[in-house]
Amino acid sequence: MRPAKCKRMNEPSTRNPTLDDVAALASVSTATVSRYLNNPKVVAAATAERIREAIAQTGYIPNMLAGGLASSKSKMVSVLIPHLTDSIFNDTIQTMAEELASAGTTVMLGLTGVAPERTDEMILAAMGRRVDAIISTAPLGPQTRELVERFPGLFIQIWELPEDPPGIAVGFSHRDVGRDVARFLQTRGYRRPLLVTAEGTRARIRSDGFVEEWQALGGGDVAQAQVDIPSRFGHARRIFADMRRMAELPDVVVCGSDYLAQGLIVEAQAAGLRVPDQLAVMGFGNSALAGAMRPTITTVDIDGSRIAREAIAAIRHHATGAPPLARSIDVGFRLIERESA
Amino acid sequence: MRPAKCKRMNEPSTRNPTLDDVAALASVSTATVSRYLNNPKVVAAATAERIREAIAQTGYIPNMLAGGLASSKSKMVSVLIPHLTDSIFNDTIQTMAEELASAGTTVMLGLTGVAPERTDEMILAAMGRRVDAIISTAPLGPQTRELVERFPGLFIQIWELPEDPPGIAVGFSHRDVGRDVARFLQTRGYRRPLLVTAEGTRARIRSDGFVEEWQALGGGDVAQAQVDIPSRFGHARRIFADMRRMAELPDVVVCGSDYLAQGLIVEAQAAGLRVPDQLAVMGFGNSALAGAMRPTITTVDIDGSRIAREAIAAIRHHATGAPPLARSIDVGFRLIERESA
DNA sequence: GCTGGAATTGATAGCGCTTGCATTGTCCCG
DNA sequence: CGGGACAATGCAAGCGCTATCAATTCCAGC
Repeated sequence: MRPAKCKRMNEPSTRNPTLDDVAALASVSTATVSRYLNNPKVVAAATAERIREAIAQTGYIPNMLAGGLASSKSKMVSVLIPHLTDSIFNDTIQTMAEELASAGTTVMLGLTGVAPERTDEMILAAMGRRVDAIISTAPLGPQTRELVERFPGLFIQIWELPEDPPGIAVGFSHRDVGRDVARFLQTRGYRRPLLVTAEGTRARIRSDGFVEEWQALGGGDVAQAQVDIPSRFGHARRIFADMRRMAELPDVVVCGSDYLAQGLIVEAQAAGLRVPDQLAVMGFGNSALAGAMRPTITTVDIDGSRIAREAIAAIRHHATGAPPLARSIDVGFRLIERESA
Repeated sequence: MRPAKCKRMNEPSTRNPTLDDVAALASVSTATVSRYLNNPKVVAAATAERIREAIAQTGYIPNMLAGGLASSKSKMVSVLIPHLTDSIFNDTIQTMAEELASAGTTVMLGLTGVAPERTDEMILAAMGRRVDAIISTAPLGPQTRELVERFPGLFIQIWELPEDPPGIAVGFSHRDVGRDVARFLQTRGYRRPLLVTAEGTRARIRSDGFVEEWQALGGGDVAQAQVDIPSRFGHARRIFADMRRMAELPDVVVCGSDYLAQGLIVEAQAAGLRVPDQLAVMGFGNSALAGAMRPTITTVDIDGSRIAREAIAAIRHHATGAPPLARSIDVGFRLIERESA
């Protein structure tokens, strides 16, 4: 449907003002207005003033679809995460959205859910919108990977460090997290750990790292339990119930998220167990609640904001046309000793 | 920067395939391919098949910027919320993103934070991208409102029902929530409530409704405390500490969110108080943790998913060109009696 | 006063798609 | 067997902006 033409008389109230309207009002060419908008300092001060007035007078709002089409830069980035509730990625997204917004870029949210086929769809949607970058927490299957190779923007994998990432990666070593936790708990004198793992690749890798190190240090068998993704508060009830049916109660439960850890503490306390004396609990992610819980939760701090900032820096760098400075940016992690373990 | 031209020979590998490439390969006009893409049933079956093959062969990905420019429908909706962490809106956004994605529409995320001037920026950005709808949880100031009047798409205010919304509203009456909670707690025999309110308009309205009804029913004074926005788990520590310094301890604490309620329960228990016997706690939002906490949290259920679905239905309806069916859609709320109060 | 280079600006050809209108082909019915 | 209705497609004019290239203006330096 073409908007009404009104060639005969100028009735600008009908449709949105365009660059041409502004240009006409300021008696300059559209090119100059465009330049003013994108790079104000190249137009003369007096001209800039006239343009500014014309914009205010017309109430002009640039059409970024048109701009994007012409420049093939959309000023959008697509952020792909599995879900939103109780998500460990929230800090990252929050920072991402805020920092990008202040640079005039917006975030396209893609929820990949648990189904990997959704990831492909979302990537396609993002590519169709010609986003400048795709930032994804999802590990890529071979088919998705092929898709990504054709993506002209920057692909950034976050919250993990695959050894051969498509595009670049900003994250940390999950295996090392697992190892460090194992060492820490063994030093603290725990002997019968229970690993509660969500069925995702990353959590799996942490668990593997844990078991590897635990046994290398002479620890015995490591009990394991599974929870659905995402690992959340509500899962604790079942885990705890199952645990009580075990032949020998674990002395420490290693959780895949602080939410789950919190849940276990609540369950343990409700059952009359003292934490950490009778049951220690360890979390992951250092979300705000970990420091506020009673007892405070021993956990692993991941600087989600920093991940976002590094990703953004990479996008900016990429925009200059330069090749990436690094294929892989390790933001590390920090074990935070608190009361719960 | 114009992409390399390669007029001389056809080297399609250089640039993204376009509609023309597909059309050429399928020996039809671009118009037909476009029609196939947007409304498959208007093209003949045989033609459709050829086009399908051509698309597969070229690996064509439609440029939605171009499409949006031409049709002035971007297939994007902007969702404006204050923040992501511990957010009561997460269910709404989650549902929104999922349902919209399956209809080929994507969500532009806008975090308005606590600063209302950010809201204007985000709305401007959304309008610049010609989104089909703007869905906002933020109450609008007069200036923003003026902006919104000029928005050609559908503006939807969610999680509240102002009497004269710009566009349409999907939500419920916060005042009624306050009233119902007051009545409920008085019936349960509580006498000394403490209202913990986050400093936002909506929470304020709930509190006012509470006080109004509480006193109408012959209840006495209502103690109040303030927390920063967003009302979250970590705030509980301070609130509880302040509370203990009160001349007379409240017998029930009414919280602005389940997260805060959970925090208070944890604090109370850590201090040796039994919940709800010595201190009752009430939440708001019925997030997943409310049912999983020990004790389970009495709260007010808001169907966030339904809010999302109603909003989407309104968008679909709006897309047909028909005027809105209703300016205001009340999704109601439900008081959920559980153990904590 | 002249000249070369820098600073501004204008003209214009697209970017890749949608869509109103025109055209062609098909089929059914009188 | 002609003609109208309908289905399927093609043509081409934009959508509103950016960016290249050329034209113009402005000055400092000689």
